[in-house]
Amino acid sequence: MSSPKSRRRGGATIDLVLCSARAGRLHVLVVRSAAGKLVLPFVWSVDGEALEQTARDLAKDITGHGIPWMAPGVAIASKKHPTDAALSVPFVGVMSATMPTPGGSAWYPVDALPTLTARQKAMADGALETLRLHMDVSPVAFRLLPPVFTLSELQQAYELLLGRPLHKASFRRALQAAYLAEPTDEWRSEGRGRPAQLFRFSPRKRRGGHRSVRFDLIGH
Amino acid sequence: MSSPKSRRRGGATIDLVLCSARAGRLHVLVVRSAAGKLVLPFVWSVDGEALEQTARDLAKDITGHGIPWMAPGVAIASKKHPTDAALSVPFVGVMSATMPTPGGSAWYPVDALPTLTARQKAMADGALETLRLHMDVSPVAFRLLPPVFTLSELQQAYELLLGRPLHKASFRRALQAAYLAEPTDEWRSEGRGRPAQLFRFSPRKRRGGHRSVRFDLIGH
DNA sequence: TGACATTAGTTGCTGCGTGTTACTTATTCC
DNA sequence: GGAATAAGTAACACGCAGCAACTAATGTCA
Repeated sequence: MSSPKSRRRGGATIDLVLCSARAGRLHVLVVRSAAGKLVLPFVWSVDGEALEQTARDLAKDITGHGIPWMAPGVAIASKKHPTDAALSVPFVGVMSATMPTPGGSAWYPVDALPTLTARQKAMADGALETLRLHMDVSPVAFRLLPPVFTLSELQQAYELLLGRPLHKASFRRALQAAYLAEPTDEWRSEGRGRPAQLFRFSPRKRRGGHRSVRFDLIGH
Repeated sequence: MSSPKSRRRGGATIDLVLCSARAGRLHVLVVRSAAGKLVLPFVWSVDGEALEQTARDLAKDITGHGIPWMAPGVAIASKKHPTDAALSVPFVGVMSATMPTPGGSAWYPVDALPTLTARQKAMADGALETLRLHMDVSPVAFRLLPPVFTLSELQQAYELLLGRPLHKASFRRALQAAYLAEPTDEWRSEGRGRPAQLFRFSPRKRRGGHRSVRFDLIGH
């Protein structure tokens, strides 16, 4: 928790944009500050300390168990922050939605956040882009899921990150070819429909790597 | 150039990692500070000012003409900075190596930099990763080149960013299919060998976008 | 109980993109 | 004129992606 109310103008904060996936939408964890306001978790940066480690400590502090993936976001100095800090460095983390929600906090859809200060809103809005930037390099989608998951859940996570629907058959074939997921013996019945087999993340082969150039840019 | 020698402990700097490609290697622009030391260009962050705009101003200040592409890097608070600033936010820019080198500065291969402070070294070392992160989304490789270039030069730029050789025929086919480059009437004779046709960046079709999932992650 | 809806998972076809190999074209150097 | 060098092209094979249609296993409801 930790948001010393001492105003240190000129200092910097480290803000945590903790994401999970619920019902196919990206959610962000919002906590209640000492002053009773809804805010993203944050701490003041301490001189000389590694920012990412501080962010991980904060995440552990809040969730109680650390988070499986995190990446630095885009620092921002404009707009208002709860602390009036001169500068804020966001860290974007992901975790499974199945973990218990920490006390005093709640998940909000990133496109339907409660009122935050402009700067925290901007950092939350930038989270999806940060995740997208990393997903081709890091198994972000897997980290949004619990250790054991169905292929439909995995596909939903990818669709969420990519922002577009994927083809079931193609998705599964490509996944199998990449040796990234390993089937377990368990099956889960989700209510209606056929039960789904459970998988676990297990990156086996490191295909030392030829992958063709990507000329189909997204942003111009 | 602007690096006020006033020490403001607790403040933040914006550091510029300006990159270009020379002889197939990534180079970084290093300037000479007022104190006569070799440093990356930097300025102090001003409260409330947009970081990226400040970085663009710095780039324009140094090159005299602005740069074609820039992206925020990973903020760092550990290690030593020339100013002893508490925190530094790098911005990674690219430009063509054919532009005149600004007075008082010089290009160094990123893997053979002169002695910098540990923090500036770390920021320079992180530049390539930042470029790689963005190259699937933004035409970074094109921005490393002058407005008019040969396909071999473009391929070299991609090879530099990807860190591996590409196939000539495949590269050209894929490029043509993406409608990203447009041939000009000019040809350039580079000395020995057949002259090469010159192309210009011209992203025509915005293929609104189906591109398959990337399961072949790089980092584990 | 049996038809229907729903979701998971698979298979075969087709076509495009990629890797590969080999070839042609245009220039400089000797 | 011939060798060397680099740009550019053509043809083929194969793998992978999109598509459609199918099977399998469960719940729902009349």
